[in-house]
Amino acid sequence: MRFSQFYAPTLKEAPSDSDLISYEYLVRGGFIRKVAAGIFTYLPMGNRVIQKITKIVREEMDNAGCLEMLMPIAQPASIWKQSGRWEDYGPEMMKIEDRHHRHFTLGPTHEEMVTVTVKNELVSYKDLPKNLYQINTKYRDEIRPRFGLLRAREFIMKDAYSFHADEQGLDETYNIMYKAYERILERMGLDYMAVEADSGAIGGSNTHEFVILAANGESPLFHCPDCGYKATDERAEYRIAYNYADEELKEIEQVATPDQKTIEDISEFLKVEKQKIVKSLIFKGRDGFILALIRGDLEINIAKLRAFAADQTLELAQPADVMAEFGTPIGFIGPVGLKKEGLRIVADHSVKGLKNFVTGAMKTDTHYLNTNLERDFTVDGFEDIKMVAAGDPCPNCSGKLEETRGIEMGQVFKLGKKYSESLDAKFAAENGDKLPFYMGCYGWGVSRSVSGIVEQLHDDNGILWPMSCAPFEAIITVIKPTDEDQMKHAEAIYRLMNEAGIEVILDDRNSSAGSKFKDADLIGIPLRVTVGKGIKKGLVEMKLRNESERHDVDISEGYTTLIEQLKKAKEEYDPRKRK
RNA sequence: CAGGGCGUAGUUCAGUUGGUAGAACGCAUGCUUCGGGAGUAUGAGGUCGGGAGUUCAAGUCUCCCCGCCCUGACCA
Repeated sequence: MRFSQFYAPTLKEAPSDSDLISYEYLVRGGFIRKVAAGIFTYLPMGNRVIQKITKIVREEMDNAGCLEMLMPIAQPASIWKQSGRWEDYGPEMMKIEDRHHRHFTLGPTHEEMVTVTVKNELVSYKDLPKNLYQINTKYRDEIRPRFGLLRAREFIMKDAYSFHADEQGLDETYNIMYKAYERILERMGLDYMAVEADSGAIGGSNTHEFVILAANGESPLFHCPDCGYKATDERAEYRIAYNYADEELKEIEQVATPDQKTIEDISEFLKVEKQKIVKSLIFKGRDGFILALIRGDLEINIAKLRAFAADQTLELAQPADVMAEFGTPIGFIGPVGLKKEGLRIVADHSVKGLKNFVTGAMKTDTHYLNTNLERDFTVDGFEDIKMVAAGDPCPNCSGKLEETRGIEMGQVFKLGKKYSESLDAKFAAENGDKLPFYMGCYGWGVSRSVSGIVEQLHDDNGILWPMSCAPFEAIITVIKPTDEDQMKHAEAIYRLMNEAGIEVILDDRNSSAGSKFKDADLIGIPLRVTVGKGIKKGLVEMKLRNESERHDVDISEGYTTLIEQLKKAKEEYDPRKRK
């Protein structure tokens, strides 16, 4: 490929809507252009990266025994209603209506579709297991798309779905896929962690996220440096051990707390430490309201609460809702004397054993002092609904959890029978019984990977693609393309590199040397050969993107040495190592 | 969805109390250049997001709409 014939419009300045370094470099490097919020065009350079990533993912899936297929993006609403997710997924689904007023969704995921597909045709235990995948465009109407390709509304994803006769079969495939994901990340040459995660609206029990480490990552992660425990913030657990001093129960007492709504306010106003306040939050779900109680200095983890309530629609109730339903403004809600049909009260473990604490009094501008469990109110149960924080004790050993950040690239789930049961997808077992499949599903963010890689591998001048994902492995920069001698050598080197299996772009543009160097760095091409005035002395220059030094290679006796050096550099290149 | 901000040349932005639409970069052409985003001259490029209103006069003031960006369980 000749650069003069390629289409890679690079920009000197950052786009005004840039909110993340990877987005800035991808736009400036001519990889992508934004069309609308969370919707992008991949220009030729970006598409080449997508193809590289796709190739890696496809090869690893094929090696893992997955069969590639292609399902429609437009899916009938009926199958989503049948699984119950038309509501659960709700506003995040892009919905369309055809001319006959039939409803469709632009698929945010394909569990329903794949299950319906195999339902009547994968019918015997002899056909199992099967693992089917596709690489396709997905739609999720995010509340707020941002961070370029990291949180897009239209994106490319690899999704695989496995079907099994029993749990053991599922476990085996889960492990195979887990290893395949590790290989994908190794081939991409990225630093990553596989962490325990929350399964969210996809459903299911066991799940791991594959997260690459990046300072600007969206997902907080917790890990234990002592035993290696790793989990996402939503999933992370900790060793629950609250030891409260035994105090005498004091008389409950109402106090006026005008306009003191937050824990912060109350703590200062009443001169009570936050640990002696119990925070009461009302959540609204499909089965009504839940009052969640937690110690004032701690945070509630809504994912844990949702998992406990088995209700993914659970949200913090709107202040107006709380006022209408409970007659008390938020800020003064509390468990004492709170009675309501269908209301469940769940307390975090941090509340158990706490004595003489402050709560809202279910009355505007009023709180209770010296509230006590059992004596003043009861709860329906104690659960772990706390958001883990750095420094919390590790659940598995005596270490302390540390926080780091990352970007989720893929996730593997054990779905179990959730979809096969709700969609009535069954196979005939050996004894003739009709049983629902055990299922697994395995997602990989292909377009997100593009951004993720850049987020981990960049410097002040631009991107440093790993060799396996680079749009071109090498660039030949011709300083003065109008110089016949320079062009002659450059073209000879170009031919030999192609023959040696190195994907190379020949920068024959008639622009200044500086601008060609800047573009090569911004685009992030791993290897560079510069053909310039040194050619008069039989010298060309070689430079790696991850090294600041460049060195001359003598070609007066032929190109063999140069090509050998390039082949070696291609094998050994690692953009994580900078010199 | 709520709150806030911004929409002016391909890009990044300026535009004063309302009075002929600007710069830099980019683009085109010529010359000089050519090793880290060259110099010079000339030139093309705008429904000032859209609509309505106020006014002799609107990029500028008012209202409505659209789009984009930021923040948002805020701790009850």
